[in-house]
Amino acid sequence: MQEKHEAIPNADRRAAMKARLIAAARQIFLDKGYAETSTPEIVKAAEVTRGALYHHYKDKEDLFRAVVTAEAAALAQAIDTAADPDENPLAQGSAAYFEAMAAPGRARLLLVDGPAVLGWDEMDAIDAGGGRASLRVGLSHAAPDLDPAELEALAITLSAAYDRAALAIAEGAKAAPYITVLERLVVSAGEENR
Amino acid sequence: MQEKHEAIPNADRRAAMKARLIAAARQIFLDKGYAETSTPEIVKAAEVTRGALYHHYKDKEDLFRAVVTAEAAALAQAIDTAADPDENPLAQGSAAYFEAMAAPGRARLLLVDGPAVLGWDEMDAIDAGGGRASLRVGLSHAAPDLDPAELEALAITLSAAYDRAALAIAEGAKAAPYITVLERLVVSAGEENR
DNA sequence: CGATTTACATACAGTCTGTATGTATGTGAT
DNA sequence: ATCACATACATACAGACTGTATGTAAATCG
Repeated sequence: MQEKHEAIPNADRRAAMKARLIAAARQIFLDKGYAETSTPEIVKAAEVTRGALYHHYKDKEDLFRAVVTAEAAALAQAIDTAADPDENPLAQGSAAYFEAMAAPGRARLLLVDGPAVLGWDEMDAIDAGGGRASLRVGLSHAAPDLDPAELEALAITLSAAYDRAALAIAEGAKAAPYITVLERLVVSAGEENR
Repeated sequence: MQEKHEAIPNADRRAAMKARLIAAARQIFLDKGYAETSTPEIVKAAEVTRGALYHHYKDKEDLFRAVVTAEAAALAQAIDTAADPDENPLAQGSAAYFEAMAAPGRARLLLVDGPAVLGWDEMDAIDAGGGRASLRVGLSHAAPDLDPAELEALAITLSAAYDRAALAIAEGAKAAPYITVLERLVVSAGEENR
């Protein structure tokens, strides 16, 4: 047996280290918030050194960005795993969104801390508009001759309503009334052809 | 002339110093975000020392809380200054809210950074539920036999929609489409007596 | 007019951030 | 296989920052 050191490929080392750092950082960011979280604390939890952290990430904000990006990816995956192009895409979509958003800490990361630390513009880039894009196309289909500015306003505000509901549900509120209420709102908003 | 030092009352000194600190802190918190703002920077802008800051406030977060509290008070005052118990309290209220929220930085402080740093619970305590409370009573009046859980869900989600609109408008979007769209949403939500 | 409290400045100890530097290990060309 | 180089990390360091302890003048109060 000559394998003195097993020779782990760099790509694997990278991925494993980043995953460790992101997992540890995610937990602590959630526990104490971005500002109160220190990098020594993170690397201690990940059982590595700050050298590793600053090798892979430019600074603390960059690591936070990685955490948020990973969370957004997990959300997207969870949603279209549950995506079942069923009869009622709206109700189905709402439920899937709320369920995916109920993962512990996810709503806070994506809807509260993320926007505050990274800004809305960057958050929009990270989550590719979230569910807002699909909401907009759904609405434009239901109400084809709505003023474009109003369509946009509707998509933005209704999307915010969904996000707030997701936050409430993630913090323990029952989902049913929110699903009911939001569906009614969206449907009535679509009936602007009168 | 015997007045060697003019004798400024303590209450006035306090108020003046706090106002200086809050004004300086507000500006820098807005420029760089909570985490990247340092207390030396704040006191330099306010032309005082850190001794003054830590005399009046427990820590950086406590000063931030004071900034947010002052902002919430300014918002409330701006709103009910414009409060004109006119014919249409809803449209009137929306416009007043958006206008008051358009003060530079206000939306970000109250809707983005505040919740992230202080948490939603404390923000709710500070702004006494914001416009959500009035929204709820308005809705409960318009739709008296709506399930209480759904009424609450409606108040929370619609309030979030208003907040998001305020943020968009504060960042330069035109108010008109948001006012139109939100009024339609609220009215149609009130028509749940069918 | 003392005694005490309040308002603030200064000094200090510990921690944190980001960088510079050093070393081992993987990688690609010859 | 080997050599040159790049990558992955650890360690060391300089400055900045946070919160506290301490000192002093001015205001308040009996």
